[in-house]
Amino acid sequence: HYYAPNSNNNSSFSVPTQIVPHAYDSAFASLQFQYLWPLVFEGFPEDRPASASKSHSQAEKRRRDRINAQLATLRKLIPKSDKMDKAALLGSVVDHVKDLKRKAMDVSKSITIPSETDEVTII
Amino acid sequence: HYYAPNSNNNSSFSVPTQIVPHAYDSAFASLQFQYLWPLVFEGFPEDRPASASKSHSQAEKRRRDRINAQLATLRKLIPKSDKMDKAALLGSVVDHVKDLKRKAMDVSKSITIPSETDEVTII
DNA sequence: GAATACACGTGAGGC
DNA sequence: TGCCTCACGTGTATT
Repeated sequence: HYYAPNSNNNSSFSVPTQIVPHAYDSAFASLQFQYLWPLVFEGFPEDRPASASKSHSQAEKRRRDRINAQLATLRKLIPKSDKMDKAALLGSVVDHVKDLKRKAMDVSKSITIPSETDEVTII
Repeated sequence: HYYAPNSNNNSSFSVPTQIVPHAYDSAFASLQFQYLWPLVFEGFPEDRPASASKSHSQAEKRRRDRINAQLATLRKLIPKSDKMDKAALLGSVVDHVKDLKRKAMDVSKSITIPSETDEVTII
């Protein structure tokens, strides 16, 4: 007497997706868990075979959000990285890290080991 | 007369997973598509409802691999980033980009605009 | 044994 | 149209 134990097909109604193109996914997922699950399983607390599966998917969403948050802050640090996909963004990040690492090497060299151009000739 | 159109349950045999801890996933996936699909659908080319789904999952795997390849090269660039999960690694990358961007700012300043410490006092 | 992290296949939106 | 990218839920290994 519980509903659809291990099925994915609890996603069988429509949501206005055109309005908020990609925020739709998370909004729908939250809506799904907050409102649908308690209603479906109300009164049968011990008959929830996928109750662990609920927190599992929630934990997985938190993981995805942590990763995507870091990707978002990286997008702000890397110029022209808007409308790049994730792989291209990370490729740009690799280039910038390499480039900035090289520049950091230069500055530490010019500070710790003075070059010949730092000498002064007095006529 | 085709087998299991849209089911995930073509993963019902065991593979020695203990030996190669995490490379198991991709190895199994390749094995699944290269050998199982052609056998199951042999002789029924027009009766493959999930034939597009095969290339879909393959394309998705290529996408994941591209992202993970960039993450791997980032791991080599960031010190002590082994044993970090993806989110922590990206967090470290954010810090390094910020820090290196600051250092790059310093070097360009010290080159283009000489500071007072570059002056020479002759007694 | 619950929490955590990863790879996977799938549905859906945008060219 | 078909392909690409993304978010999602799930299976599974690790701890």
